[in-house]
Amino acid sequence: MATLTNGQVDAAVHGGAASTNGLVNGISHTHSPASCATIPMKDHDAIKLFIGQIPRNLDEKDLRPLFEEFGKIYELTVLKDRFTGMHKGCAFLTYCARESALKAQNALHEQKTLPGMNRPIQVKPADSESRGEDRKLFVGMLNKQQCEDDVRRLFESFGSIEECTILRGPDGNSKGCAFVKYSTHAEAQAAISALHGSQTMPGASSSLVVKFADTDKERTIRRMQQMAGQMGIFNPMALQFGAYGAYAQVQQQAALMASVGQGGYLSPMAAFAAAQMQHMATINGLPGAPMTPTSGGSTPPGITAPTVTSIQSPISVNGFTGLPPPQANGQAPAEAMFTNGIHPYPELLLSDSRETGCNLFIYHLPQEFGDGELMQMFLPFGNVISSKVFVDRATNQSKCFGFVSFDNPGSAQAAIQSMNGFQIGMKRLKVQLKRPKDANRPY
DNA sequence: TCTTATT
Repeated sequence: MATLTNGQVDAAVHGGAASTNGLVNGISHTHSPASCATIPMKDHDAIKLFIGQIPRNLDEKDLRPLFEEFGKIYELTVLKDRFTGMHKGCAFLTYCARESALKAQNALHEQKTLPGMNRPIQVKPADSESRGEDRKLFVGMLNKQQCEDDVRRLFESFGSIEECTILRGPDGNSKGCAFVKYSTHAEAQAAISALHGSQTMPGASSSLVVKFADTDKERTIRRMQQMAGQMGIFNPMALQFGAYGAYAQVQQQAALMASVGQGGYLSPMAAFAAAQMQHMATINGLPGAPMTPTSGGSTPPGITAPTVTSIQSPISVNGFTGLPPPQANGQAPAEAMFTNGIHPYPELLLSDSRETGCNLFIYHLPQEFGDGELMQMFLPFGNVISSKVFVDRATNQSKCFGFVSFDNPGSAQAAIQSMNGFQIGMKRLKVQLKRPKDANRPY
């Protein structure tokens, strides 16, 4: 680490006005300035601070003067993207002395806004300084008029609140939700038990929601979905690199599309592509985990197989051109599983027609999906005999449900296993066996 | 109704 002489420190802090005493701002330290300048030492109870809302054009040397005012810096690191090297707009800062950190936090946190930033600088202990984020709550279904203090009052009896933030839009209006961070997990849990669903705020559409806030992993997944949904393009190659690859690729393709001026087009496969990424992310963990489908085959066969490497045209609807043909991936036809004398799907024996176990009913399809996209979605599970999206006769719009027929019940079951509950956009697919025509119905 | 970022 680079260290500055006291003269340099002083020059940086005071814009060049030379110091005569050689001390940093006259602030006393537990370590002598001389020893600290040569061999940096920090208190054993030093606090690592997280610094947020830093303009991206400022690096360590620009930031030092600002923070050295509060004490000798042990380490200051601007966070950069591991792959692109891009400035992340935040940093870690450790002072030699614990006291310096507390001073800096008191003096700077939310107290001033750096040039070009819309929000005030953040100076607070880094996440690594406390165990996990299992004490932070998401609070939903608040009244939009409620402010931080209102929320604090509601939550204060369950423990000590370290942070309370109302989420606001760009206009400053409350989004009706908040984060509340307690000092311990137990306190947070107590608040959930006591408050979740306990009341309905005036104007809220349902009762108060109190739950643990999303983990970083969940947030990343959400962001990927949003981004992929906006892009409307899908490159199967992305799946080769796991979730981070997909994420990075979508970003890259966003830039590409912007430069080509094709932004705004949404291919019918877009939502499905996003969901695929989310699915991969969910089963692989994030970021950049190797492709290791969970046992039991919850991954559609073929998704992990080598695929074409060319970037799909944004106007192509066939996101799966590179997939191997159905049944070319080692999946045995369901009939082969009868050899042990046990029917793999005993419930199918209740129906007398083979057709019953082969036909699927699919609900909550994306509006854009037609017969073709529906077939594409289910091809990885076997031979699709037919696919049909129901269309409103008057408007010619999809009714967002349809039917898919396989040539064997095993493929249908595999499809249900993988695709039922599969999230696309805001909805989850409902995939179940189609009822036989003559089944008893309540109405 | 899940933030502005946490090596």
